[in-house]
Order: sequence, then structure tokens, then C-alpha cells
Amino acid sequence: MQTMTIGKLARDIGIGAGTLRYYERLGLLTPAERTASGYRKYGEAAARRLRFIRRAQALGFTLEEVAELLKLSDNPRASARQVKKTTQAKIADIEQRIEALVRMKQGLATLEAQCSGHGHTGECPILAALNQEDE
Amino acid sequence: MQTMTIGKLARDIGIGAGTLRYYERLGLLTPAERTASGYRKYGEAAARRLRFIRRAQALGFTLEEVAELLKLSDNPRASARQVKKTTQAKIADIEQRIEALVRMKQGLATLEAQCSGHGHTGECPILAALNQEDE
DNA sequence: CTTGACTTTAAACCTTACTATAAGGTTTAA
DNA sequence: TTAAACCTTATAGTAAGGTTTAAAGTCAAG
Repeated sequence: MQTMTIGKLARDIGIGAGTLRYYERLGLLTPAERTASGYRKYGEAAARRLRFIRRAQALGFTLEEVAELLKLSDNPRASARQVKKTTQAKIADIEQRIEALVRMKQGLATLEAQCSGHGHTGECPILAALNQEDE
Repeated sequence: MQTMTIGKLARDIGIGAGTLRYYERLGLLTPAERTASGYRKYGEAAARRLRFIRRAQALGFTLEEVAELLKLSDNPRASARQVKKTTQAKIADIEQRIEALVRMKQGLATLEAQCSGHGHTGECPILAALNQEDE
């Protein structure tokens, strides 16, 4: 198995070398070995692991959650049910965030529709609404 | 006009006194005056301004954007068009965030549906997908 | 053998919106 | 009078996910 330096791996994945050291601190990715002088050496498995991390992140998992998934993934005796549960919790979390944003957007869109865009701020219904005394 | 201390105002609005000092540093809210001993004294306008800030925050504006809105609001010669533009930009921003979350959710939901929840992680389609080599 | 690219470490810095702390001064109620 | 509650300032910490820097060590090429 050929090994590569941190810079090579970082370039391959399209990520900073500092990020790899950061992931190592978080326990997400450990180099296969170190040279006598202390340089990190990574194998092919590292690149695969990094792609896993990036995919999971793209799906909305935090690094902490990714660590959890990796731990499950690393342990062949762990149950698929746990992975499913983590995924379901994440889906519910994302749904809540979407709902909050949709509410925000609707509030803004209502105000925006009322504003002609003409005149001075004294007649601006958006500011008037933000200044309203009632909830 | 009666004035109140920072603690009274904070309690009235349901916010920490530290937050009011923070807002002052950000230029969002200046006390009407100071006592000889340096205590901040706020008038009724401060409470109105704070409710403005909280409403705008609830609509998804960052404090920096709220400052911008307040500056427009404070200047009766500013145009309603600018407020409308700020609002539209915020709506577009929120829409993008919603779309990103919806994509995330769909990706996760697809994986979740494929997982029986039985067996060990070796047969888990969620982990398998995260480990896939192709994009 | 030297140059330049690369690596090492710890630590500070970035954003946002607070929150908490320390060390001291002020005001209020009993 | 005195304790509690309040106020002042500046500074630092929180979450999240890194980025940047500094000072030093290492490696390959010419």
C-alpha cells in the first residue's frame, strides 16, 4: 500500500491540510503511520474515510454526528437500527429547521408584498410593521 | 419622560442586561442619558427600539442587518425602496437555505427508506451509500 | 550544500449572538 | 448601617467548523 503525505491527501480531496489535522484532533481520521521524523502518512483508506465524512456532512450531519456514524461503521457488530435511528433524528431536525425558515420567509414575503417601494421610510409598511406595538 | 435602568428595561423586554450593553457596542441602541455615576438611563423609545430589533431577528435578520434597517428607519429621508431591497435579499437568502435543507432531507429520507433497521452495520444501506465511491 | 517546498506543533483567529466573570462602585430596603 | 441587588468596565468563553500564523524541522532536487 502506498502512502501519502498530508498535503497530497488534502489536495486529492480538495481540503486544507489544517482541516485534516483538525479532524485528527476530533478523532475522525488517524494517519496510518508516522515517519521517523513525525510526518503523517495516509493510506487509501484515509481518502475513503474522508469522502465518507464529506458526504455525511453534505447530508447535514455535524462532525460530531459523523464521528458517531464512523464509530458505528467501524464496528461490524453495531446494529443497523442505530444508524437508522441517527438518520431519522437528523431528518426530524432538518424538518424543524425548514419549518422555521418557511415561517420566516412567509413573514417577510407578506411585508414585502405590502411595500410599493416608493416614497420615504415614513410610509414604508415593512418598517411600520417592525415598529408595531402589538404582537 | 420617565427613565429606567438597564435592569428594568432588560426585564421588561425579557433579555439580559449584558445583551443591552452588547447592542450598545454594536450601535443598535444608545441610552437616552447617563447618571452622574455612569448608570445608563433609557426612555420609552428604547423599549420600542428593542421590540423592533427582536421582531426583525425573528424574521431572520442578523443584528448587522437589523442595524441597517434601523439606520434606514431613523432617517426619514431614506427610501422605502432600500428597505424593500433589503427584505427581498433576505427572502432570497432564506429560500436558498430552505432549498439546501430540502435537498439534505431528501437525500437522507431516500437512504432511511432503504434501511430495514435489522442486522449489523455491514448490511446497512445508509453506511453503504456513504461509503460509495461514485458521487 | 543550499534552496524551496513541504511538514510539524500549539495557539490564535474567524463568524454570530450572546453569556459569564472579575473587580469594583452605587443604590435601595430594612 | 449594612446586605442585597444593582451598576460599571474590560475580558474571555460558548458552539461549529474550520483557517491562519509562527517558529521550527524535513525532504528532494540541482
